[in-house]
Amino acid sequence: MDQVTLKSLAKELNLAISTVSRALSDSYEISAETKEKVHSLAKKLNYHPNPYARSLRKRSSFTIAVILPEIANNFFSLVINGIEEIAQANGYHVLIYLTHESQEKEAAFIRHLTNGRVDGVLMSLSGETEDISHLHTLKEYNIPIVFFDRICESIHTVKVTTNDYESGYQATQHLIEKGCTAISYLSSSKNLSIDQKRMQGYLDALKDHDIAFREEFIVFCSNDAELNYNKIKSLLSAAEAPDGIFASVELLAILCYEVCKELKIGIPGQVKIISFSNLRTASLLNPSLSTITQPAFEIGKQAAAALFGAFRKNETALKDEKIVLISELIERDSTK
Amino acid sequence: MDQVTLKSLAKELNLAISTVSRALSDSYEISAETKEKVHSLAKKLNYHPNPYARSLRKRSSFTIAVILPEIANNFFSLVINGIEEIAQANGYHVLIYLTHESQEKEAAFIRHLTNGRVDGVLMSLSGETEDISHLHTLKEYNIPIVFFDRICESIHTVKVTTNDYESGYQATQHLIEKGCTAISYLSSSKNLSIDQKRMQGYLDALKDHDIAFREEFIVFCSNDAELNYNKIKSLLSAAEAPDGIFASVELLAILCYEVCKELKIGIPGQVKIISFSNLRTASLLNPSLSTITQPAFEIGKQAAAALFGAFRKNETALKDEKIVLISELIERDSTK
DNA sequence: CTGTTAGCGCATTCAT
DNA sequence: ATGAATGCGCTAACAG
Repeated sequence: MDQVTLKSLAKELNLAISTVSRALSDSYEISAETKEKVHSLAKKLNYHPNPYARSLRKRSSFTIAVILPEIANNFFSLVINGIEEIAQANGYHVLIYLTHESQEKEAAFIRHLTNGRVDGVLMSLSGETEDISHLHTLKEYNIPIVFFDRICESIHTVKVTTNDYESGYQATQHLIEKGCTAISYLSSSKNLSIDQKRMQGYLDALKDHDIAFREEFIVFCSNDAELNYNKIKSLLSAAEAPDGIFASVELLAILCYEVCKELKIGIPGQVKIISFSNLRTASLLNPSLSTITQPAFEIGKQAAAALFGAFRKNETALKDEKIVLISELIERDSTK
Repeated sequence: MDQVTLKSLAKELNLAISTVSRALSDSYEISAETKEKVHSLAKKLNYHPNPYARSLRKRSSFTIAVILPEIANNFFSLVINGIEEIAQANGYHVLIYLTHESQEKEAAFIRHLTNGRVDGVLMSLSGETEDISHLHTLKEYNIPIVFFDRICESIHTVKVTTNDYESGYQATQHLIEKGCTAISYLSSSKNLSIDQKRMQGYLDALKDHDIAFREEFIVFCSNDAELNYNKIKSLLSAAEAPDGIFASVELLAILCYEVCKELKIGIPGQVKIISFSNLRTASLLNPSLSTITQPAFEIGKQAAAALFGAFRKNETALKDEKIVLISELIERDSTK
């Protein structure tokens, strides 16, 4: 089928292209009669303006990019869900880019997006990212960015997070209340500020409850699953093994279960585990796992809303603001 | 920062725009020396061609759309993961659209995408979809479409599915082998061919094992969670309740767990459940749930590969082909 | 109220 | 091997 364009509509109606264009955008300077004729023909021929011509002309793409480490993870899926909902409501399109925790990919995406493909970026940092120079280039090109969850503290813009310090404190306290006295923290990435905050909450909770901190109980994990597995294994098979584990991400909790199974360590009993996790499938979960659950859907919506707010106000640089949502501790201790 | 364009590069180098354009696309008719000069300046100024101008001119967007019912679900997340990987490797961009099972939204997306925004579409049908006229319009506009999982049988194109009939048969047989004699099937949507196949497998397994089929044991669920909950509740609280349940989607299995909890029916024991599910977090799962797990990542990759294959061959209509991948039955029966 | 013209950034045809 | 000119489809400034 031949593309129906303004030109073809204009020809059919014996009008100028600009008249048709204005009629379709409901300009006040076009007669009701002409508008009606144009609209009805456009509808009849199923006219849809070419988005690329429009974007080229308007210097605005009505598209946003979401850059995130991974998607096979309920937290990020729910975030996307929230983003997509707000984008749809605003008539925007959503491009997805996955970094798989690679700083290199993250930088490549960002650099690529300076070409005008998107009007704004929503992003959660890769765990590998240490050098953030690529993030500054976005500013140079006047492309607003909003961070969510794995935020970049040093960039001045809107950041949507949760109360990670408090959650870390609560999670640790939860284990203490359950009788744990040797509590380990599994860090997902040294670089991420959210991880540092969770860990600080852990440390302070230990201190406030007069539990001695042991350095070997903090395990710094990375993107290498096998390495993580081995680290956790040596943690749990040590002479002085922990009786409680606080995992900063779900994936590490899963590894714990697997290691425990291999070492024939019981859960619950010898080891209690609490983890950040956003599996909505609470009832499908292993009943021994307590979780800190983040309001992921809401995070996505708020992050997107911040971006669209900036678009409406024609702001290219967002103000430096932190939006902090509250996570929920869900206890699923089967021993009670 | 000012946008760097072919024009600005040309000016700086005292060359014509067309020369710069050709140099950058490595045309044979440009001298090595000029190419070198152009490339180095382009790199220095971080030149990226404007994608919209390029798309307008080339009549091709280097973008694909993924339309699916939802994303907060491990199956679809993994599929997207696979799609994104292949798209990235081919230099394509991925737009995401969520229908939330609404036929109306699905049709609106499709109709919108006839404007040239994307070069192709990857899609999994909404459960509500009965009228498929909107799918035909894509053909009229020469936009190739590939279906995955929830495929549309009557459209001639590539469809990537799993062996749903066999899986349904195996799942039912699994319950029979575990001693169940009154087995219920929870259908997620009457309209979806994959659901019909899973059900047919269920029916044939019952027949082959001489188990009488009871109409009230087939529960047709929909997108209304509360309604589903009530249907499952009345199923399980009936005088003749099933002792085994085969859920066609994970969400319905979750509902079963919740209903069982409310009715104080034990799992495993009084009721055994098996469900299609793609939670990779096997070890976090309730140890009583056996699952049929689909190769979701692979499905995404194959679907995307089919589309890019068509692009390379400049085919607008894909051949009518069915790619069938194999699901895996994972037994997690804690009673053993 | 409507038409004419220009130009967004790029690729491409035609000329040299 | 390079330059000039055209047009993709659209919006917007200017003209009447």
